[in-house]
Amino acid sequence: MKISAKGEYALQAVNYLAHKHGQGYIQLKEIALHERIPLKFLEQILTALKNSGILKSRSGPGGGYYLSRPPSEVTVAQVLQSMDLSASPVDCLNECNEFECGKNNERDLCDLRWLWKDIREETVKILESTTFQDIRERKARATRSGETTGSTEGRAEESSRSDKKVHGTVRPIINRR
Amino acid sequence: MKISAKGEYALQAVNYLAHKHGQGYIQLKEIALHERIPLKFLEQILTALKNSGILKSRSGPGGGYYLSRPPSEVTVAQVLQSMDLSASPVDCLNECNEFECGKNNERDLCDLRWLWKDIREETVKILESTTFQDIRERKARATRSGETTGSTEGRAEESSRSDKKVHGTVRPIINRR
DNA sequence: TATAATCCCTACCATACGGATAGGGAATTA
DNA sequence: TAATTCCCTATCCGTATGGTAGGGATTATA
Repeated sequence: MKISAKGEYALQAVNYLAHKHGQGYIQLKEIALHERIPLKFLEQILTALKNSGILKSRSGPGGGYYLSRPPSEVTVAQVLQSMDLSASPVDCLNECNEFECGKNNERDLCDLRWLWKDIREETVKILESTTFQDIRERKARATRSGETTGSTEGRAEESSRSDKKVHGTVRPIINRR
Repeated sequence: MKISAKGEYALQAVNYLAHKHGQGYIQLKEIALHERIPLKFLEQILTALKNSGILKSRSGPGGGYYLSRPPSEVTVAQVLQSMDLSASPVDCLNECNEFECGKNNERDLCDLRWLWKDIREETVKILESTTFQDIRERKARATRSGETTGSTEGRAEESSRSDKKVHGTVRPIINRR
């Protein structure tokens, strides 16, 4: 019951762009470095986000990407949908497979169907109602109150150095596995 | 964001056993056939369920499995937990990985942490509050009102023949993929 | 118009993991 | 002793996911 790397990367990227909203074109490279996402992989992701209208882009020197709408109008759900990620825990809930599912009435499979439906409903509700503005605000609130984000407090804050090139040498981009 | 076959199978099996609760030992074979789950795969699953105390079993002729508690005391969450399936959409929420996560404060990863937490919370709430008794009741209610289960009504009911051997010949067990 | 800097496209590679199989061992009954 | 069941552990296998590679468009700028 995990979200894919692709999904997470997409959200990170959009989140980054949300922070930089209004500051013109942001380059692929910058995002990849800051968020530590493999460059070429991120490239594909941004293309998808662009095709679905969440981002806009321009080639050439000084080119890059930017959020096509203000952060308050971009939801987490929209981003995940652009990546073709379904929030449904089970295939037969995705409309196109509903008929298939019908064949399984004899088994106890469908006994559980409403359960998955409930779960999906709740999940979608959260994903759709969360904008990147919300994420930003929530972060601000958390940092102000000295937390780590989320509810795990008291973590040793051993590093606040940024990723942006510490003269020349750049931290290598680390893979997920 | 899918539940695994293992998880689904486990739930089907337990659901089946819930229906047969109080009827003594039910054989692996019977469950596998009725639910169309690959026999040897199911065997592993039942072993896990047994080790976690949800099922009890006995070898030998007339042996089999049975639910060790009444259906009203077995939750969906318990079954999934026995299979080591986490309801968390993201690794860093599983306590053992929390520290790892702490290292990522610089990235925007953790900005999203509370979101995953909320989703997990909601999911868990549903999973924990649903017992196999509930599932049974809900099914009864659904069939009584002529539905297919879930909310997809009007599906052509082209087959009500059972899986239990129609003289000798047994339907082949179909794989998931 | 040349050149460099970016994004764009499409094909490909690698492998971890989930799903499934196989087979012999240990209980239990008769 | 033999049949029937569950128990254990090792292994296979396909594929979806994560990641690479590289040439082609586009745009800026000099």
